[in-house]
Amino acid sequence: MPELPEVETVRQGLRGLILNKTIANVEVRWGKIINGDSAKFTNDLVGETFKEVDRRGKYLLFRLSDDLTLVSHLRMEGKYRVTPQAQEVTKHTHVIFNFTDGTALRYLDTRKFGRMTLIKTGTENQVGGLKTLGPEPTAADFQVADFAQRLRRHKKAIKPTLLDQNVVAGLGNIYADEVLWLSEIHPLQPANTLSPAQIQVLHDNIILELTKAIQAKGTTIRSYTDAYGATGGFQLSLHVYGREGEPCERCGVTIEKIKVAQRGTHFCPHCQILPGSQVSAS
DNA sequence: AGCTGCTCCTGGTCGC
DNA sequence: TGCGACCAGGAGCAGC
Repeated sequence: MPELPEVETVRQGLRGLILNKTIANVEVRWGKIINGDSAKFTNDLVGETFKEVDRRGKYLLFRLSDDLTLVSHLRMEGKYRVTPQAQEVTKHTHVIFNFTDGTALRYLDTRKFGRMTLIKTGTENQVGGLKTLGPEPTAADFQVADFAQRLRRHKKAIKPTLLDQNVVAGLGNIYADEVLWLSEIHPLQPANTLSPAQIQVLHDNIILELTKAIQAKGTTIRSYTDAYGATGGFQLSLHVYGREGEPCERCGVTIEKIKVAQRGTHFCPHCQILPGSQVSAS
């Protein structure tokens, strides 16, 4: 479910709900969510206090006392909720952090794809996924020259290349389609054939689009809500995702949906032209 | 090294 | 109404 703007919104909400709360005990109801031994996971967390919630790409980094960090990835449908401990535990609740004040942080995940790992703070770069994660999509971290160099290594289509978190962190299926439409680049164009001008435009649109989506508190298509259960607002700003059959806002031609690398992909067949595919007028 | 296909899960929707 | 096929915002892994 969540891409970078949604994870960032969850992070901001959680800060207000759990900082300075101390864990009394932890209940793991679906062991596969935890990387490693879940008995050790629960034991190590007893008595720990949440000091900060950071984020890197789509990963949440819960900073605890005693130099521990809980790395959490929500994957498709993961959600956090803070509730009274007495509140009924719902069907898809898989991990419960009970606090000493009578409240609890609960992790919900319909499809059970999310993962958590408890590590020593400072060893984040040894965790799979974080090890090779690309730059944050911000002007400070995301350099166009570096982006160009990474794109040159990939002959495959630009769409799945943007979904590769090692190229740039944070894009998922929705924002990948959106930034390609904004940049007027066809999703099937091989990544290593983008012109310098295309790379520059794409780079700038990635930063701008994710910034705007964070300001709108993310995009809610199916099930995403933040830590307070609130939906995002950015779905109102989507130009192609989920709009197959509707006219392109720029040119009026009907938006199409195709499969690219097994993922649903939305684009405008008039604005987003594959180089070399133009039908000659002979 | 890079790419494709498969896998982890549940639930909603669509066609018959 | 029931049933099967297919779809869904992600990413790790095997195998080529």
